Amino acid sequence: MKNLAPKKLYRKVYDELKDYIIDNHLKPGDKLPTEMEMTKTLGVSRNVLREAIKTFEIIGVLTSKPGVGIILNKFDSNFLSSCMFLNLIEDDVNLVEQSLEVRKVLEVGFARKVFNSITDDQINSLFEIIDDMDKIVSEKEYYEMDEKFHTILYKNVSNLVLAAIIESTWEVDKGYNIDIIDSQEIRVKKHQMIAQALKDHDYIGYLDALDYHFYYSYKKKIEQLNK
Amino acid sequence: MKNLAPKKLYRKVYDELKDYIIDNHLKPGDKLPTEMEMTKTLGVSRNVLREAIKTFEIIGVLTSKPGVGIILNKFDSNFLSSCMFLNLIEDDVNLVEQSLEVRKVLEVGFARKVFNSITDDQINSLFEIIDDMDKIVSEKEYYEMDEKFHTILYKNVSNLVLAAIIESTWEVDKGYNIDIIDSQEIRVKKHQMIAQALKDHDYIGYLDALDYHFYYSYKKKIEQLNK
DNA sequence: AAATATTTGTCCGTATGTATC
DNA sequence: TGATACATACGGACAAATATT
Repeated sequence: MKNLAPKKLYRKVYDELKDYIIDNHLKPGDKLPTEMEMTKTLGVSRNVLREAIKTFEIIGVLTSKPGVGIILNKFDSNFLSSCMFLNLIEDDVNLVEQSLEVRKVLEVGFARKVFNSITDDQINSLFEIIDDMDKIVSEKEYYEMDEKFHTILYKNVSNLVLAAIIESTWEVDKGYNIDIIDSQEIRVKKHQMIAQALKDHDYIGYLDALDYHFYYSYKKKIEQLNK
Repeated sequence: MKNLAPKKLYRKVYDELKDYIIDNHLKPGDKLPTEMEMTKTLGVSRNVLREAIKTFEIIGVLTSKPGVGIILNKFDSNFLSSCMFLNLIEDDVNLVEQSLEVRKVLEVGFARKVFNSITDDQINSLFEIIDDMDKIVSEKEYYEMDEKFHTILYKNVSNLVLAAIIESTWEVDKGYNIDIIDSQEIRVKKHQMIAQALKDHDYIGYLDALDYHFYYSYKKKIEQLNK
């Protein structure tokens, strides 16, 4: 199954710039190479390069000044929104912590709606996903399952804004393999608790399951990163 | 007080494209004019125009295909994230509703932290802002005050992700002048209730004030839009 | 303080590839 | 099969802003 629509050049250059910023651990205020240099190293025309650079600039990640160069912006909440939505988050313990905190508040805050709106069919689907989770080999697969699982949970809540935000915080977590610290058994068990509580129409149990789902990996991840 | 740094052309074109999409109420699947047409109507070179278009394309708002044209993407949660932080939200009752719902869950979810972390000095600042709110003439001023007010509230929570999200949902609200439906007196009163509850160290009162702050304008706005 | 080099900003022209009729 | 419409990509040129000497 290959990609039938090959990426456009400016799209590729955009990704390469992104990787450059992340891999070189650029800090706010740091300069990127000049346009001329980058056209050489990337082997593209100046036009295409600029289409990618201007994207970052308009979004608020970079600033370019004639006679000076291209600079990574300072880190404010506007910068952060851009980074979050663009999956451009730096390796920052605090951000992972904060992102998880937000996700937890949202998931707990919407728990009642999830609990009330989910159907029996959907609960069955949850169990099917859990069965598949047992046979997983790669991390990538796990994330796909996990995403499916949560998508079903929030489907009937019908809040696109919530979906968008959860997805964004998700990406932050993914970047740090938050759940990897859990063993395969624990991961499956966590999701089983959630699904079972919903099946039993046990709201308190659902809240507990949510709490368990978060708190555990959260605590351990922070400890691990602080080492 | 004039703008000392005149906007770059591609930045202006980007804004004009944004306005075009909003003002013409483009729906997913709708086509924009061709590059050539737009260079004429906007009076800019093809390069500059493309730098703006490619921003929208890379972010996931537009798709351009040779031989076809430039098309507004379909509306999914990825599209929404981009729209949210680009302030490119359509005039959609559901979105305003959903955005407010998320903001309320977040503000209530973080209420305990706000309550515990705010200092006496900050509470005094809140009252100063409320005093200024009384003398307001324009909506723009009100939004600035309101933003200041909430920034102080959440300052000590020190969660940049939360700040970024609240700011994004804020923009959605702003686009629809959510609070305009409240009279000047009610707006001031709402903020007074919040500040007073904090001053009195009355947590339940704070929750009530939050609830009042949201529920009222929320209800009325929805009614108004449904007409 | 002035001249020069550096770097981005903006424009133009041209050739190519792709979809539509 | 062509003809047309459209975006993709390249290269060159000069202007404007800033830094350097």
